Amino acid sequence: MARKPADQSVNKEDILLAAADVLQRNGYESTTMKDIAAEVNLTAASLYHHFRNKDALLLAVLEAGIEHILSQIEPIAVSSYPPDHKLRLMIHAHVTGLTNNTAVGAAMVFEIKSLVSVKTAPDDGRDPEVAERRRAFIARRDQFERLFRAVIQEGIERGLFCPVDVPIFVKTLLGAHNWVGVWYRPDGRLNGDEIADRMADTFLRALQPA
Amino acid sequence: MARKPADQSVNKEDILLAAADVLQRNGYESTTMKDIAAEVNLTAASLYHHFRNKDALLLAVLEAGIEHILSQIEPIAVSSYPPDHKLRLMIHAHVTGLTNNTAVGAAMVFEIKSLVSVKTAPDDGRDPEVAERRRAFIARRDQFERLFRAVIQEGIERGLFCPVDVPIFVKTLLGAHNWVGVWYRPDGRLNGDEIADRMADTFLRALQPA
Amino acid sequence: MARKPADQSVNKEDILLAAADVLQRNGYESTTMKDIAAEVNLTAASLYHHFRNKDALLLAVLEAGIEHILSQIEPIAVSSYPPDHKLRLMIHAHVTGLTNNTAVGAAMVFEIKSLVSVKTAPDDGRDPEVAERRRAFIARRDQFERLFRAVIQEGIERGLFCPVDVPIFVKTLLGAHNWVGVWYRPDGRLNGDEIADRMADTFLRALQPA
Amino acid sequence: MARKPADQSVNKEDILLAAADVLQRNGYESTTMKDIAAEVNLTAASLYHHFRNKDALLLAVLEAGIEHILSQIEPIAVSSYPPDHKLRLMIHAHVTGLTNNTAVGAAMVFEIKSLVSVKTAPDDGRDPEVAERRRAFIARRDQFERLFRAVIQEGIERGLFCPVDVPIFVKTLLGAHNWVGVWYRPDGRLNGDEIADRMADTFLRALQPA
DNA sequence: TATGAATGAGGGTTCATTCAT
DNA sequence: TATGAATGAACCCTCATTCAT
Repeated sequence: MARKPADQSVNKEDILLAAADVLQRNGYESTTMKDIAAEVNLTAASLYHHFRNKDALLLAVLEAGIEHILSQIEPIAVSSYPPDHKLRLMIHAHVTGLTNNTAVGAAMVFEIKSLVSVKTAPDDGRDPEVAERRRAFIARRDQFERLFRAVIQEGIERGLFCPVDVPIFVKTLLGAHNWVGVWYRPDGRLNGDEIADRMADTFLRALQPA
Repeated sequence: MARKPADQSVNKEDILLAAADVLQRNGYESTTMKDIAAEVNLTAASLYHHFRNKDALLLAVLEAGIEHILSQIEPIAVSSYPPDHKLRLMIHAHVTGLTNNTAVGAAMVFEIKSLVSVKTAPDDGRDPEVAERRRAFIARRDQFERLFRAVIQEGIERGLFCPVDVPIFVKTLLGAHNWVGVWYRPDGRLNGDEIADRMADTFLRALQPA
Repeated sequence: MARKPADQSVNKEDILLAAADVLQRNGYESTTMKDIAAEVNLTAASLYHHFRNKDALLLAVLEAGIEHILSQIEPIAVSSYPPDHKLRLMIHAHVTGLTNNTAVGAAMVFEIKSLVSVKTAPDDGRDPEVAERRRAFIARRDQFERLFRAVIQEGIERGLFCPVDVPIFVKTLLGAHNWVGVWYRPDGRLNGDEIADRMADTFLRALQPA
Repeated sequence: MARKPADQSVNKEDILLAAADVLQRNGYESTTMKDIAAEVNLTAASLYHHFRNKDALLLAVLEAGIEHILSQIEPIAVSSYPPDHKLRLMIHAHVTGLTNNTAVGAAMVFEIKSLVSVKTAPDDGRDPEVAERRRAFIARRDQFERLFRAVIQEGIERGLFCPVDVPIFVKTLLGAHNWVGVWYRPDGRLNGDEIADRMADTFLRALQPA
């Protein structure tokens, strides 16, 4: 379970990886500082030398997750591939991102009420920096969604995709993806690549012009 | 916020409705007995006259949710409509179920790690009755998924749907649906019916034979 | 009341002493983590840094008590003194143990239903380690009783004591002793030594051969 | 477990019997109103039609216990039997009282700190009647002890018993007796009569003049 | 009488967080 | 950096008790 031998010092990166794992495994509220610390052979108190508080730590996880997935998606989105090919690549990148990197999953379902509990949010007031970073994270996640909208829109305009309600279609797409993070098991029948292929097939077929 | 005037006695039904709301709003771990009680103008202690403990209460919510949605879906699934029509009706029923009944949402995303934390599960041992009911709930949820698989399978066999990886397709479908429970806002651009229609269009198109 | 100044850190030993006192004063069910904590100028929460839970803490008290008294009794029991002298010494050690060390009293009357309530016992299931330690404690207490049986038996066999129903005699003896822990007051007419002497006289007379 | 069929009304007597049982089984703090009520197929709330509160109910048990045993002991104490015969009869009555009547056991060990918790006592202030009855009970129990002292004293004065420290001897005697209430099991090797005989032998031998 | 509903008080326990070492 | 000790706040749950029916 523990990722680090007892006699090595850890750095922020180690903690973030461990935290992402625990977060995906247990969910926000069930993830305790002690859990995260144990994963890197530290005490909970020690985590506070690396992160101001629990919110800051978990926010860092989310940031890492969203940046990772954006770093995969953005290059595709700005490429000159035709929209259908772009979309296939983006779907593939997103789904495999979710199956391979626990932080991505955390970042994606952060929107879920379970994670952004009403009770957690007000803490923003106490820590303006965290509040600001949270806003920035939300903005990045919106940006992520916009990239998908853009490629669909482009496809429609170019006549490659049948006209659809773009926002709803993207929500549909992303919901299907995010759910992968929930049910995917590394020892399942299909690996991330295979799942991604099938899902891309589905959504591209759904966009086929009549 | 409070659903009941202070001078009326409440019944289990009232509590379940309130609990479903709070549950959807806050998630399992963040949902407090006090929160639920406040919603019906009670003390947390009073809830224990109606439910043995928190697990039992929230399980009752999940049960209500799954039974509600199954009562909508099952009649369609066993009807003699052709698979494509069946599927459209089922999608519609599921999505509107999610937008109209908070308990359905809770029941659907129960599987999500955030909600059924690893730590919560082992508590089963302490309350065998709850453990049994939890198993039964899981079984019902599996049944729910099976209904979707069956209709897709039927459509493929009858040549009405193009051949797809049925399990993955259904996960895709359900993931998209469940996500609706997360982002749907009653004051949004579209109501549940409209969202359901668009999603049905998408998935039926994705199943169109070549 | 408080045994420690507010500005010193406490260790397990301090807590055990305080807990033994409170336990003897209030009994198991009435003994509160808060009570024990107050005795050492701590918060109840702080106790959980030293002991896993209430059961573990109080069990540690019982263990300390039984080990203390066994450490006094066993050397006598295995010595080569004649049985009558042994018995006198053992009675003396036991009674003064009860008047001088509150943990001994707790350990002795643990069997009393008030202390090991039917309701408390089943909790064993939840904490296997505590369950095991509880078993070990019971075994030690049985061992304690056996030492008394052995010396009586030896005396009878050697013709130094009149034949008696050994198990009943020992229960009689131990009951009389344990009751001392209940009525003894440090400011009473007699101190522990004096009480012990009188009780030893009584029981040795009761064993005199005809 | 329940002593009354569900369709019969209960009276104070029934409740007292049930309460004595539960009390002996669980101890004071662990005995809940609900437990007692269940034993007579009532709700906890219903008990309040028969007894002002928990203290009053349990005090009634103690009163019943002490009166019962005094009704057995007093006639013997005031009889004209010689002290040794008196003492044998009293011991016999006390021990069998303890093995046959759960209320007696409760009344006897009431003194034990576990039962008269420091926290319970102060409640006296709230209910002057209960406070008064508690004092009366204590007085009766002292009276009980005095009867034993008197017979010993009488025996010593008449030269039938060797001189002993009477208070200590009586505490020894009563402690041995009370302990019977703790370890006695109806299915044990000996019944109450046999145990009583052996204990009487022991203490009479201990009083034999040199 | 009897009870279902309700509650205030309190108890055990967890957890994020602080601080001295 | 790292940690052991400590704590306040909060949570789940129990219980004696009250009251309307």
